[in-house]
Amino acid sequence: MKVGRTRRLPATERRAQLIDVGRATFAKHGYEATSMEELADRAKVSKPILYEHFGGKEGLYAVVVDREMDYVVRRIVEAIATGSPRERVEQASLAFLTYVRDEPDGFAVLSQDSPVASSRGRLASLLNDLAERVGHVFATAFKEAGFDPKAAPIYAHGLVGMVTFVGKWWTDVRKPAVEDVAKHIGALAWMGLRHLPKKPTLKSRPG
Amino acid sequence: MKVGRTRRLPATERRAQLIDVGRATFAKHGYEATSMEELADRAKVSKPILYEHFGGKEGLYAVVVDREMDYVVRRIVEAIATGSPRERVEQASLAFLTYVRDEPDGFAVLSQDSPVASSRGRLASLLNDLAERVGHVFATAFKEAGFDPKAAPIYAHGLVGMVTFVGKWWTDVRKPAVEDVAKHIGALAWMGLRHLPKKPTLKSRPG
DNA sequence: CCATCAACCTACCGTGTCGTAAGTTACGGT
DNA sequence: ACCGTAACTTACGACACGGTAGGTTGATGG
Repeated sequence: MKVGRTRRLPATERRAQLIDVGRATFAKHGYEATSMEELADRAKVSKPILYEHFGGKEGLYAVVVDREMDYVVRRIVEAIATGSPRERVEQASLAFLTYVRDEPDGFAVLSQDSPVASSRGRLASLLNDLAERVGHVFATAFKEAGFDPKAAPIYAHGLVGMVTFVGKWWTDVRKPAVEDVAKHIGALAWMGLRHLPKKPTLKSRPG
Repeated sequence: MKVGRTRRLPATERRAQLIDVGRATFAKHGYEATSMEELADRAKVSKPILYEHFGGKEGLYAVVVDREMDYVVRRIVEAIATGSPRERVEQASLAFLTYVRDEPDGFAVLSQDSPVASSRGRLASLLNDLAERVGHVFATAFKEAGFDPKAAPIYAHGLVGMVTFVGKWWTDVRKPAVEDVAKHIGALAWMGLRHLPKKPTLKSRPG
């Protein structure tokens, strides 16, 4: 029984298609549990094509991860470009949650443990970088306000962890809307449980 | 070159040793990247012994994970048995961070993505359960206080994510002391960034 | 001293999977 | 119509790894 053969594609299109297939498959089964044969089958293509385009399994994976990293970093960087501290936290949360909502496969790929040597978890290291930056911002702010700057990284990592764990949970329930979730995260971060407002609102900057 | 042969061990001791070796190795390389041959080498033992004791790779992994889950759950359950809400959050954070400090290998094993079918991430599902429980507590409290109970899970997952991400970060820097970290987490959760105290203290219950 | 049994080892098999060598087919230009 | 080249395929090699069959060693009680 011959499977439905598809038309030939120019290199760039095929490459794009293979990246799509790779992202979806890696998202579903993870790196290790995804075989080149499965990728080839899904793309209706034979294995050597994968090797021609990406050199190997790690090559394809690297491309998928790299693209996704670029994308999410850009979105978050844009979100925190301007505004008050509180606005930035809210906008960053919103940007992250929006990414999670719009690109669940990408988020799944980044969430998984990376197999590449000396780099456990792409998202993990990305978030560590992010938290470290936030920590520096906090440290200077703490110094000015008379707080102990050594505590700054704790708060920074706490905030980042808050957002990402909520994001992971949200992928399962997909409700309520990301804007509402961002509001509540902002409220928790700023007011704490002790002083929660009954109806939080986004302190969004003029767009 | 003959490798230093060790004395024979009774079954229970050997089993215990193999579990130790397994936990350490799985912690270092993860499940997939750990081979039975490596485990056998590290334990100074040949492969069939591993199969005799645990039936296979998944068997050993299951035992390791199961033990670790039991252990961490017990510690956290003890911590949140009594006290005011704020005390419970602080004590739970402290218990978790103490576990992370004392059992880094166990924490590493639980942090990894599980390979077993239909169960992605042992720690992930554990934390989801935990967050869900906290969410229920919050929901009833919210209802009484006139807040929207639909928002409760957001705060619950936010808190859990806060603690775990800080825990993961702490494993790298191992500083400051877990008690101090727990203080700051409690402060962030209760007061928020807006009302941070300059020197947070633990509201520990009489022990 | 010897029988017995648990503890243990060497040597092997089958399978799944990454990666490749060599040949084949469709497409575009002339 | 025909040729060159890019796109693609089939078939296979190599190897790592999970798992097993069957034999060997050493302790322990009689």
